[in-house]
Amino acid sequence: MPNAHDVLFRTLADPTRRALFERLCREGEQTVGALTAQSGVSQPAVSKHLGVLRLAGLVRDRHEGRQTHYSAQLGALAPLIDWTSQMAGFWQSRFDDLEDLLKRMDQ
Amino acid sequence: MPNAHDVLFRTLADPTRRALFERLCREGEQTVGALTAQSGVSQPAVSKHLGVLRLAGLVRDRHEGRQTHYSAQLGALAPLIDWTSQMAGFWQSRFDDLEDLLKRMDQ
DNA sequence: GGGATCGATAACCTGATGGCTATGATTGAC
DNA sequence: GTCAATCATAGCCATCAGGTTATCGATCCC
Repeated sequence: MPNAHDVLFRTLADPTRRALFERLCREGEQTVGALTAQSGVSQPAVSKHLGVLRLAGLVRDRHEGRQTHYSAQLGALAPLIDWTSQMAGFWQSRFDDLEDLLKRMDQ
Repeated sequence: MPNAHDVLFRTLADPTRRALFERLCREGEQTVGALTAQSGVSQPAVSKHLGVLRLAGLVRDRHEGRQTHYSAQLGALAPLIDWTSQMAGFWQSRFDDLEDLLKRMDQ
């Protein structure tokens, strides 16, 4: 059972897919057609990528007639930010431990 | 030509590999043997993962006799942090644009 | 209704990747 | 020198992921 970090990292690991997400972040809501036009891959490929992004919670879709509009859900990046600061935190606390050790050695 | 973001995301996308990195962040420098013991995969698999992490700049290796000690290089996470805040920035500026628009409509 | 457009799904193919076992290269112990 | 230990590399295999074309469902236009 993959956790939230797994899903996020794996989803963002593909360049094409990440480019789609970046574009939605930069330019806001876009239709599948608009996204396809600039993606360099076929429309079904884009649809599949958007599906993966949606499952990861990174985008929302909104249906309007024949068109589907996708938009980025920035909040979904939270676990990624958490993970990063957690890693930094571990690092820091190990550094603190070292500092403590050195202090005690100093006495 | 994959950029820094590509390499980082793809490297951290694999759960086994990310677990190795997390462990090095938490517990500091470790030998390949120690890492293998807790990884659930074979020693060659661990070595391969460590090689990938090293190519991504996420770990350093230090040779000491027969043993190889690996340690996390937290600085390598910088592009990931940059990317995340860039996405947040795009989001924010689009929000600002919207605010501007609403303000101008208000006049 | 009939045809065109838009997007999702199906079916398939291929390359990349992560795992394994086997072995090689170095170093340490005796 | 010999054997054991540690890690890296080689070679192989199975799975998966991303791409394609073909097609379907739904909507719009006439």
